[in-house]
Amino acid sequence: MDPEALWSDRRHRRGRPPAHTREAVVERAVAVADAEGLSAVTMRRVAAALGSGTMSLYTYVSERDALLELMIDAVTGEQELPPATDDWRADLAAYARGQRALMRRHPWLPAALAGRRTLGPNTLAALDHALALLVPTGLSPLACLEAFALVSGFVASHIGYEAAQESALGDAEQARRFAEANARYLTKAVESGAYPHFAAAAAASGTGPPPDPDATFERLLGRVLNGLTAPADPRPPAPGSSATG
Amino acid sequence: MDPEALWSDRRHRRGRPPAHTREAVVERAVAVADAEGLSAVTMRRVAAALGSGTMSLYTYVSERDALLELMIDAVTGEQELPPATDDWRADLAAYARGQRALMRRHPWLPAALAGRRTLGPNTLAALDHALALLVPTGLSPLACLEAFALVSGFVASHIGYEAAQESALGDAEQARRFAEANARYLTKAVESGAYPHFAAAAAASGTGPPPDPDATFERLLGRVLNGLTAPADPRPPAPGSSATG
DNA sequence: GGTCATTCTCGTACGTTGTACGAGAATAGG
DNA sequence: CCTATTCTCGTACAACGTACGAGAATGACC
Repeated sequence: MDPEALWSDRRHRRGRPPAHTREAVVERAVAVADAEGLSAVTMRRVAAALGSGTMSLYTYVSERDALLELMIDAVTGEQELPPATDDWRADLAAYARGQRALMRRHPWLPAALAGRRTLGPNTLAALDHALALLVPTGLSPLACLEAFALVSGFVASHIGYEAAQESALGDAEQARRFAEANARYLTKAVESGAYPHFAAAAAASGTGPPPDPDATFERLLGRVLNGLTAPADPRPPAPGSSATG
Repeated sequence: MDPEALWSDRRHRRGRPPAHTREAVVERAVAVADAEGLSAVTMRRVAAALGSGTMSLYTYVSERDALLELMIDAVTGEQELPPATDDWRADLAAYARGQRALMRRHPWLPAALAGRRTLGPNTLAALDHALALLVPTGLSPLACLEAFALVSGFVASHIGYEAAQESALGDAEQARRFAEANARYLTKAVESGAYPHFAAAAAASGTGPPPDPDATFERLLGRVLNGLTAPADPRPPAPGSSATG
């Protein structure tokens, strides 16, 4: 829990030298998570992958949560942070694309990130980089932070949307049975007539060509980026209508 | 895992009548979650709150995950879904406000929602309602679904942002010590000069009046709603600049 | 080289979790 | 009454995070 101990790599001075490094532990944990999901990242499993006793991990990591934070920071460091150009919109789009690629390469990342405020060296560097990209917008520093949260939140939640779309199309053999049962249930819900607009959307999902995930992401990202600098309310409310209370 | 069994309330026909109802179980679970957080929602804890044996819960719920889904659907049912007016923007804003209020009343909701695609009767009703509000935008049904995901994702992720802001201001006595340690660590990071833009944002956070959470939400929500119907890319790239690759 | 403080290793053990199992209790229909 | 059916819940087990402490391995100093 102590951030100092978490992010500083204490050098070995006296006593028995450690058999591994913190980096190796984190690397193994990431490999396990990539291969078998976040729930497979148990202390026993990671220790086994490292070829050490379970409790030895606690030499490198104070608790499981700390390991997760280190994993997040480690994979965040994979993203390239190219210098800003004269087009902040393109720069920010590139950053968002990098975030998306990261989350697709490490599908456990959104879940690990949920409800966590990781601020390690790499995470801070990425945040600082994104803030730098936002400077040309002329927004205040605080507004830049909000804008970053907006874009960042969009990417994370869109990854979830993509995952739902893909599983609806039915790719994983193992989830096939559940998808079918779910489809049966939803078909019944649709046919009940209680959810006409959902039914329309579901019908539209079924017919026509499957949407290109990349194109969908780009389109929605464009809309989010639009919102960053546009005036807050371009359409004044109709003169006759009062607030909804 | 079977959606049919999850969302249909089977009537009691023969044999020993159940001592409780599924609704009562879910209500107790929600109460526990509201009071002590999602991690306190264990089968043993909920059973105790209900005054029954632990294993009796499995008569009403097939597994813990199913209980969480029922909890989500139950509290989603709390939100009012007023009929559409002639101002879809205001309608959608009201819906988003309702979602935010829901998540503030049940702070465990975002965490429970993470990585889950709950489609119970109330959840479907809310989704259908939101889609109905989006019809006047003229977007295609599929685009409406995307727009809903966009708004919904924004609200959820903004709740996380709000929580971070509030904990940074230091309200909970218990989190005080951690906040101080974290502040010390961040101060050091800021003073290292490696993160100048983050430093600027942090400085801006410290000075000036604390931002009004409601106003911030409204402002960002406005930006998101703007993006829904605005053209995807209002600023054509500068003629001389090529893509970033 | 011997001694000692220091540090890492990891077997054992405890408390907590979800839940499988099955014996017993309660009810409805015959 | 009897019997089929359903709910109740004590017991039990595997898996989890991790506290504890004995043993092993090293660097620093005499």
